[in-house]
Amino acid sequence: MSTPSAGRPALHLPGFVPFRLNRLAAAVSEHLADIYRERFGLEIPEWRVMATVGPVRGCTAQYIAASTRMHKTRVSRAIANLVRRRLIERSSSARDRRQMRLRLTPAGRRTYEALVPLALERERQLLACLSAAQRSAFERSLAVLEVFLGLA
Amino acid sequence: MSTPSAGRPALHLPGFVPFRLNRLAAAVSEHLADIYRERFGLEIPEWRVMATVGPVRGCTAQYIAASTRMHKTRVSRAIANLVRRRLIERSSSARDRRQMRLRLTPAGRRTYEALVPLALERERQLLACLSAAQRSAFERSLAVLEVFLGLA
DNA sequence: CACAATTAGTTGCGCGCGCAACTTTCCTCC
DNA sequence: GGAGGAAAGTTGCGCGCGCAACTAATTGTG
Repeated sequence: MSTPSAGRPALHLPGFVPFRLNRLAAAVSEHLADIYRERFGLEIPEWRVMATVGPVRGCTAQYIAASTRMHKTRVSRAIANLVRRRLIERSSSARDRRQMRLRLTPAGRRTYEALVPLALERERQLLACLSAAQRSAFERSLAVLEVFLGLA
Repeated sequence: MSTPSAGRPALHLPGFVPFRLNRLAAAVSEHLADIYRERFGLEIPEWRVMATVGPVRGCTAQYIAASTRMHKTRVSRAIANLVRRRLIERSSSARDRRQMRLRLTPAGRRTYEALVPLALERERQLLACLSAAQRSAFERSLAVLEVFLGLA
């Protein structure tokens, strides 16, 4: 392998921010997956549905898709899995029978209550490698980027 | 939909850093994909292989997998696609005939030279929404997180 | 020097994803 | 109030991914 010799603007992948964000996000997800996959048998889409339905009872698949920015088919399948496993319940809305109102079953509520503190603890552990000032600056930058990209 | 009422530590997904990183990385990738997908017909794995082979001529699939942290089968298939499209060439190494030495073909080199400035420009556009100080703090935080997670 | 263990790379398989098409229900407008 | 269009959610399809198993070549060990 030869080393690069050009004097032109180079693109070194490990220093390229889009690549670094992808890699970082994948690693953080992997770090979190230990909890919801191995200990609760949930995959990312199911975990996101649980996390969304938990505090917002009676929400719809549409709402979950919009707030997590997951494709609606991905949401639909995650919900089907959770219903099959009796962690959430579905009932068609009285005022719009196209919509499905979602809520946690008692078992789902227990799973949710067990999961949330562990997830928050993992987030805390991750961000503990940054100083308080660094952390708040980092989150502010995230917010700016989110606005710029039309997220948030 | 009812609003949350608990006084307990809540987990609101749009404020949860691991989720935000995933969403941000996906959006940035999508933003970049306009270039390498629509204008050059490359998917992410192929783009990463091109970007790695470009400056490091004669590198191996193993090297690409390690430096991009892609699974070796993903790298293998990306390379196969690029060889089929005559953008890179493969030749077995003299000293270890298991290894495949990779280099860009002339057409691949032209694609690479056209792609790199566009990709760097997109990165610049993205980061332009941060001030210089914010940006360098952001990249420093990325570096700290990368070290913490065993990347980098 | 032969045999076991390791490494580079490829491939069969099952699965989850996104797209597009579909059903059902609601809304709009004349 | 009936017809056309839009929205919520589901499903068939093709595809790319990761896992595990495989081939071929190399290295280590007695």
